[in-house]
Amino acid sequence: MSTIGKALSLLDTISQLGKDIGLTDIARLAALDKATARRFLVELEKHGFVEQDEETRKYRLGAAPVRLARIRQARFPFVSVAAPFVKALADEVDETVHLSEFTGGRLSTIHVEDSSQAHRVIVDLGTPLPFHATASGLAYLAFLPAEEIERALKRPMERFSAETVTEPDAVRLLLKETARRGFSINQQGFEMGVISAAAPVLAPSGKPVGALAVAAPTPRANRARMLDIGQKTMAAATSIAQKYYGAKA
Amino acid sequence: MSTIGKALSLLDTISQLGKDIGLTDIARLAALDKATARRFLVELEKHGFVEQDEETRKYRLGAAPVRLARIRQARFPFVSVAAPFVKALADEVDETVHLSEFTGGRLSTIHVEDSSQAHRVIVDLGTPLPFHATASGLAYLAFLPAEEIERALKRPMERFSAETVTEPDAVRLLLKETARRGFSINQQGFEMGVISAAAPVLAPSGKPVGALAVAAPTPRANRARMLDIGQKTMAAATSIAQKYYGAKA
DNA sequence: GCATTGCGGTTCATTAATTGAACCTTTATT
DNA sequence: AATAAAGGTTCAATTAATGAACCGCAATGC
Repeated sequence: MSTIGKALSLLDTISQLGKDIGLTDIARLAALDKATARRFLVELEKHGFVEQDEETRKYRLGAAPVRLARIRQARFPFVSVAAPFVKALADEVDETVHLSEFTGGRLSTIHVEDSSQAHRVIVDLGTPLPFHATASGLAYLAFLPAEEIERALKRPMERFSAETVTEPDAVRLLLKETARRGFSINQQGFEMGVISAAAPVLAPSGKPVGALAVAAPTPRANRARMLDIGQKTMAAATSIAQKYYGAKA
Repeated sequence: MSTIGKALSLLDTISQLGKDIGLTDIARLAALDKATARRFLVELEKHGFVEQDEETRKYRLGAAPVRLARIRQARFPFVSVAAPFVKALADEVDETVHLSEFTGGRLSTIHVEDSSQAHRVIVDLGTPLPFHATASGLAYLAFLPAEEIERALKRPMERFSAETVTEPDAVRLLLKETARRGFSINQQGFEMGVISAAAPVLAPSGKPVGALAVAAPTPRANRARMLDIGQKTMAAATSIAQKYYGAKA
């Protein structure tokens, strides 16, 4: 891998941590030599992507991404565009709705609207969504070109719950079903007690850029209701894409 | 410069553009060979920091910073913490108020509250604020250690308007005055017709992390009013720092 | 309709930066 | 005071970055 790739992976590793981290630890986590990690950190710090706590000498994510994100969002306010649709869907189905975006090889949660119900599913911003074990991931995967799906299925599939589907063939079946009806359903594959339906947000090219998902507690998630929610999620995802990329009319 | 530094500078160059840019142009702008620029762009794209328009083949800032920014802000919601104070100050003085943060060697605008007046100063998010030519820059510089001030003054000072102060000694004088009273005043040094007052936002260590500034059109900016505004700006900046770093009481 | 220009993208011998084991320094711990 | 562990640095060996020249394609102009 190139130096740049390694440095960005290092940055990524840091971003996934919830707290500051020392040089030795980060070098081990990123599988880099300590000296190399240090040089990378210094460079990243120069540009504000990383900052070092003056007192503890530990490193953490810096402020530069904030500046860049604002510039990006000023031109492509995906979350802002999508937020009203997410809210509307959350109100309509009265369950937690979350929106994810494909970024840096992963699907990450970028917006959440909670249901008003007392017993609701909690989704954290920034949560990476594994492709094989979440409704969002399946919805995203299902609309990729066949060769990219196969590439994704070649990677090891982590088990997250007793119900996680980890057999490539079983996942292929789910993807086929998802592609056919336009939305996915995942039954407790990521977290026990949660059933989700998700639809991809597609760019005009037909390539998915993210996914919109509804997560419901199992007691409220019978088959008929999830199919209905799936339809509504699909409609909302289409609306987001149209608004974001400009109406295709 | 290291490869990482060059790549991040390239990213920075892209971020400063308001629109997509082609390979040849970006290579020229970043002073890189075309092949080198391409490799950098490919790496940056792999990690989502840059994206290429499929149709025009041009490059633009990607979505990865958005993900990182959210993580950063979840832990250090500087803008969120500061926003209410910025708003309050804007209401109090009825002029445009903007907040900047020191990032990647520059002071960048990260939040703006417009005045309600019809004739008001417009400040764009992301605008880099030159240290010698803006009230924010002077406020920031004035509270740095002497050796860092001298280092900053050694760099060439661009002229932005007929009134820009570009003499190191003249700037030193302004800095001394700023340090003494706690806030800076800049008279049309960045843009004709605009007078600003700014105060630094100081970390508990005493090191400035950014600046809070009020920008008023010259007709409304007499000396007494700017001194009054400066006092209020300083108070607001102090409040932000206290709220952000935890009350020192 | 043919030549020209300009752009995105690629190649590969040359060149320069990255690498990491070992070492030094500082700080916390016993 | 000794020890351990972490941050940080050095420098010869290594490996990756570099860029002039090139290809192919599309738009432009004669």
